[in-house]
Amino acid sequence: MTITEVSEKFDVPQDTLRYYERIGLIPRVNRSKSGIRDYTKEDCNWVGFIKCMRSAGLPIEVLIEYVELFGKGDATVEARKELLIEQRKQLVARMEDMQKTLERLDHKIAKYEQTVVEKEKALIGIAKG
Amino acid sequence: MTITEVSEKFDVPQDTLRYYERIGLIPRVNRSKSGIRDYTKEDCNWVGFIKCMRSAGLPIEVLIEYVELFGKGDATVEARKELLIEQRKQLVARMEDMQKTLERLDHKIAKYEQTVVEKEKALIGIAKG
DNA sequence: AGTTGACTTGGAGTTAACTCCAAGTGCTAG
DNA sequence: CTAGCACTTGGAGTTAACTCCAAGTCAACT
Repeated sequence: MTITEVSEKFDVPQDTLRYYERIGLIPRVNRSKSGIRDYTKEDCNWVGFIKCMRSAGLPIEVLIEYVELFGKGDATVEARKELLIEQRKQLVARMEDMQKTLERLDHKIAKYEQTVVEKEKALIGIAKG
Repeated sequence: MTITEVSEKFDVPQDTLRYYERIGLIPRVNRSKSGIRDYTKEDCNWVGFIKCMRSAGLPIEVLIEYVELFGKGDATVEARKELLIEQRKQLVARMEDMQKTLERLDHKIAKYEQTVVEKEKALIGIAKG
């Protein structure tokens, strides 16, 4: 699979795919004789995984570390697991934070509804009066 | 209330409080004769509100617009409500995204647990053998 | 009166995460 | 065989959101 295809499939700009590879956010992709990237199924899985993790705000730095550990083989299974558990913890914390904000937002919106209703009542009052 | 007190109360650096005021993310705070900021209760509410919204990822730009609308008085109540509703929508979308990532993360962690268990079994096998 | 220390301002610097660009290479169609 | 185009690389530029800094003011001690 070419970079163009992968870019389209995952809706990630080519420059970003190259950037991710450059900084080690995905393992190095094999090149054809002429030096062109040829993404395997597994490479695509990495792209999908990273895109998903990034979209939830996991820092690039941490994901690079994960890829590095992965590259070191079976000896790092435990470390990788711990890394993911830590990130999971932080993700849940962020979600809880957002839940609080959501409630506050809902509360404020409800107050605005109220204000709007009162304004309408006032208008009806004027219309009637 | 001085900037130092507000900074401590909300755990927001003084520089950030000044920055927020400078860019209009919170309404202008009154100064004492000697030019020192004197935060009212209402100013504090703004700081708390903005801190909460920022922590959930609402963009500064949008919040500045909200503060601007607020400054224009009652005529903007409807616009403010709409703005909050739109941001609420986007917040929910982000949370759903994070939920998906969480599930993926859980799935991956579960697979690592499995791997670890298998490794342990293998070790026991060696110990027994 | 002088020194200290918190405060002011505007502007410069930093960090994360892209995003764009220039120079170079090589396959392919005319 | 050469023009065009997709690809390569390393490096520079951009954006958002801070974060720090320098120069100056002012009140309060000593």
